[in-house]
Amino acid sequence: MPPPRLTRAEQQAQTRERLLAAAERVVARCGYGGASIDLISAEAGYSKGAVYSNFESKEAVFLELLRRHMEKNITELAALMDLGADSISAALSGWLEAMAANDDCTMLAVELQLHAKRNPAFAGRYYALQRQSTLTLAGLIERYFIASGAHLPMDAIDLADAVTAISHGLALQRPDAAPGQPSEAGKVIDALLKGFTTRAAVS
Amino acid sequence: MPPPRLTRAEQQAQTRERLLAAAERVVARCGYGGASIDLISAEAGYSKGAVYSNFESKEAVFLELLRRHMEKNITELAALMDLGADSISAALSGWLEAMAANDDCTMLAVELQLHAKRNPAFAGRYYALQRQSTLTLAGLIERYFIASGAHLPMDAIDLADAVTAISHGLALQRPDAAPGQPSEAGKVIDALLKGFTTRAAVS
Amino acid sequence: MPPPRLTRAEQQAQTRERLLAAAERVVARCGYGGASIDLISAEAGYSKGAVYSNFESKEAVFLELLRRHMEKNITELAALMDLGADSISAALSGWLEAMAANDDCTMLAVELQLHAKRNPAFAGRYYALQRQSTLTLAGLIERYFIASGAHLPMDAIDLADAVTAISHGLALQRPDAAPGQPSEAGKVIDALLKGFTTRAAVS
Amino acid sequence: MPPPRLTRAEQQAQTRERLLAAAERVVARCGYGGASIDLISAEAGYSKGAVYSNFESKEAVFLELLRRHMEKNITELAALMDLGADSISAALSGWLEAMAANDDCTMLAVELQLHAKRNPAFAGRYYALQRQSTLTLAGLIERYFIASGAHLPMDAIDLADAVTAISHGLALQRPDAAPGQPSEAGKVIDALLKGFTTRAAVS
DNA sequence: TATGAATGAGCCTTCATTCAT
DNA sequence: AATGAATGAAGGCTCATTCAT
Repeated sequence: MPPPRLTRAEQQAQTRERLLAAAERVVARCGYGGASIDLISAEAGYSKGAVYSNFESKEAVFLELLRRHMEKNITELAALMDLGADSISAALSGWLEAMAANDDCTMLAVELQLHAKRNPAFAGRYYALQRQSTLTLAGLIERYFIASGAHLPMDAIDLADAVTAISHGLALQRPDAAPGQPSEAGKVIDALLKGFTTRAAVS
Repeated sequence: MPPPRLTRAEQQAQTRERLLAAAERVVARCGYGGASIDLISAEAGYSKGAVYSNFESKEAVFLELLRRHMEKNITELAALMDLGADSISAALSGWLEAMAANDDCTMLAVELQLHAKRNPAFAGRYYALQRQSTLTLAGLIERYFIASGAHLPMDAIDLADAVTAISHGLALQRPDAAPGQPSEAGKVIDALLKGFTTRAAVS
Repeated sequence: MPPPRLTRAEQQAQTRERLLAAAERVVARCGYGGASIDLISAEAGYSKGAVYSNFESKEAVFLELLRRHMEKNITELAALMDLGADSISAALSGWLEAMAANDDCTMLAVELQLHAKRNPAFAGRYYALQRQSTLTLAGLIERYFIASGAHLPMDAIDLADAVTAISHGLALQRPDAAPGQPSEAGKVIDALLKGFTTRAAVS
Repeated sequence: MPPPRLTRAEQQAQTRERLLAAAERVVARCGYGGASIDLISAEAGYSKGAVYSNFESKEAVFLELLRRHMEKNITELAALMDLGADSISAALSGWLEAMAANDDCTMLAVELQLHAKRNPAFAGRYYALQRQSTLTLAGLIERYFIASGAHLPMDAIDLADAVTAISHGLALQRPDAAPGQPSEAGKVIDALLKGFTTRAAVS
């Protein structure tokens, strides 16, 4: 008899993964408040109890979701840091556009930010993760400006915050984009950054 | 017998007003989900029933809140349009900074945007009002650039959206500022706009 | 049109009373742990929410139940205090027997004591009420001994505690008595007290 | 290969023993309702499944616990019966005091009695065992009175029940004693018995 | 008009129990 | 024999809404 496809640990990991993926979809669709454990477990095809077999609490689900998103962001950005000066500009533009195009991801971030603002316990962990992400982006932006021969119009961290803020703010402010039709957020952000660097280079 | 201070209609209008003001405070403080009818009516000094005597439903309260919010923004911006070219720059900066400093107002806008994204009925009215607000701000920004002798780095409407987006995004992204210590959103936005206009003027 | 039978306040009082009566029956039947809000409200003929319209929490229901029982006990015992020395002995015997015969009431007391042992918040209020009841009973027992010409075999408060303890302990230890067939607890307690007083008088 | 330290059967017996000991501690600490399978198995150092490998159900655990508890009482009391008349008084006092001092054991008995009152299946076995225990104690008390030269103030069985009842009732009625500071239950019971015997002896 | 008791649906969480490993 | 992921039935509690007053 062949061994089973999945060991026990792998099975649980699969369940966890499915629950997290379901949570992500549900939060994006219904908001943090609307994302009930019932909805999430049903979306994943499990019973409510399965969530509590895999996570400490509802909040822990979202915290883990957040951790992964941040981690992914940071890893991706860090990879861009290794690029040469000539390709960094296009790479950053591409990344920002991809990020802005992923509405679900942005809405998740917004919902978690909102939750952090009202929930001190959550906030502690949230801001720690956010800080890492911001610092990485700030470093990248700095390199981007150096590569462009322009000088930063303001503190790199403030600029990184601003870039993230625009991305989130634009996602909030527009009706859900029809699928396939990417939001304009990426273009706008890109235009802003390009505006600074090209002008500065000219002067 | 002297006439009562307030007619019946005036009394009801007063109740309505107080309930709306209370709802605004509660949404900003507790979020849309946390703003229960009980909380709102208590904040206004009434009982739950008063809300249902004055509004169709909980959602109707927020719809009215939104309407007034947008109306106020548009009126204020329109007033700035009448200013002369020499004072428009300072006026716009001032308005943006005041807006950014008012965290409650920003959080209310974010909560309403979020609600609009999930609620088609709400969304219909919301986006109509938002469009008006954006157009007004875009017109103002155009005048601002003209007055500065700079040319617009992108479509004025996109720039107006971006300005609003930064304001909302930054408010979301930072822990609640200590009262009295203004958020940096105003400064950042101002720096961005100034960056464009002054550099462009130099070149 | 004749006025309604019950004013609003009276209606609510009626609901409260019915809920408390239901809670009493359910606790006696199912224990504190088994007395769910669902069971209690159904037993009273209301919805679950009715309990929360009338009480702060589940615990508050039982605390109020306890308060009333203690109050009744104290009032009844205090009334006995006013009796002359010649009738106090029979009166106390009668009261103890009546108390012991009321199994529901005893089981309620036991359940609440148990809950108090595990729940500090509840314990605080519980022991305060219990102390009053004990002191009243101790006073009565003292008079009872004086009236009998016997001297107390131990501290009156310890004796009062012991009398209550026997009543509770015997109720716990026996299968539910068939209705109508009174438990022997009353007789046993009476025999113990009589044993002390008559012997002491003889010696 | 040397034989394993424990045969399979011995291993299982050990697991069973550890689970029962853990259950006893947990019930005393958290009550019957609070003694979850998770808590018990963790306290024993096993997982939930171990309980179901060794017992039919949660209730079966407590049934076995009860059986051992009663068996131990009866054995200990029976041992005292073999003592001579001169030492029986001190021995019984000592046993009662030890019993009363062991709050955990008393609380376990109370919890089991409570459970028996609501559960016919459990009750059947419980009352059979309790009867044996009572009869043994009654016999001992009779000898105690005879040894003291006093006559019984009431039926020996009723007195045995009363003694147990006081012990349980007092344990319930007082806040948890600080460890090391013995409860007064032992003293009170002793005083009651001594009161009867010494007075009776004098008269 | 405003009140607030009562409803009923829904939420987060706990837990005895099952069963594949 | 022991594990522990998953289930499913409760349980305590919240809240928008209704309606008699």
